[in-house]
Amino acid sequence: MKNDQEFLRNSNFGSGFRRGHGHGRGRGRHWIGEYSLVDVRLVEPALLAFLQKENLHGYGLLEKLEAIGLGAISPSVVYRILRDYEEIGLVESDWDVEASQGPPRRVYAITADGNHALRQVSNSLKETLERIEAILSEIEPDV
Amino acid sequence: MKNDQEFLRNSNFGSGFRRGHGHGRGRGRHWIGEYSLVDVRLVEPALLAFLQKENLHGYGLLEKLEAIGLGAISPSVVYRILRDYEEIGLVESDWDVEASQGPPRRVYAITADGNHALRQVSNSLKETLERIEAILSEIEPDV
DNA sequence: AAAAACTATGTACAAATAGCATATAGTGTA
DNA sequence: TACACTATATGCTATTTGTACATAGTTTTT
Repeated sequence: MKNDQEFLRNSNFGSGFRRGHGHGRGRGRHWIGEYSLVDVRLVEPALLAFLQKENLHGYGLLEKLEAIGLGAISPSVVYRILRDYEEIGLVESDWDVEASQGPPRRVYAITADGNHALRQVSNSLKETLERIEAILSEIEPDV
Repeated sequence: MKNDQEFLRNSNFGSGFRRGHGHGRGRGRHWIGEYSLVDVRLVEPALLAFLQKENLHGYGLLEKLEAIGLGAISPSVVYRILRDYEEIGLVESDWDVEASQGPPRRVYAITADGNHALRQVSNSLKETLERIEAILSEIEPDV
């Protein structure tokens, strides 16, 4: 439906959507167009999940996020989460000795605490999955 | 695994989890225990979905949220969203004439714009569903 | 060889989110 | 009378997070 695209541009939704007053940058509402307002909250679980499989640097994780449709998330958000996670002990990092195609990169590895957290988050996500299904089942196809 | 419960209380996760510095109220991190950090973002889609089916007042919507596992969300959040949605034209409200078991209640109805938004959000949620499934599939069962 | 493009990480700032406390108030019940 | 439940709403403020910007090494193009 191209009409929905038209609606997107003209309505309060899309990237320009702001709740009530407020204007400018910040978080705003990003339901549609860029990415869902839900999706930002998937970054943290995703990072832990990726790191459980293999050690990776921020840039690599950014690419993996893109692969699952989270490419619109700002790199700064990802780097910040990684540093915060290191501070609270969910991940550890070391500078990569083998030179990359660029400046040195910080390679992250998940810790025991991180794995524990991931297990919790995994259960949490499964519940979220059910909740989303419940919401979708409420919605009648077209009006 | 009761050990996970123990972990919950002692670790940085659970309701007391704060990223880096910071302390006190605000949004914080509520991954585990209370509800997932993702779930707060499901309130807006859920409200629109509920209102597509029937006109309801805030308190009734709060009960419907609880029914799908979103009972831990603050009523203030819901009332604020409803007023904001009215301001931007996604819903309309009227005071209920038939007295309830309490003070008068404001009954909300979805508008044409609201229905349009719901359709967009519905598609968005379907993508989110796939993303969560992608994340969960990355996670290996236990370490 | 200079410029552009890509790889790679990080900080400062400002705007929006959302939990908590609180205020208000009508109805039903012990 | 007091308490519990129904019902709506606002102020405070800590936290989140997008944008802009800063920095810098490597590879490719002009």
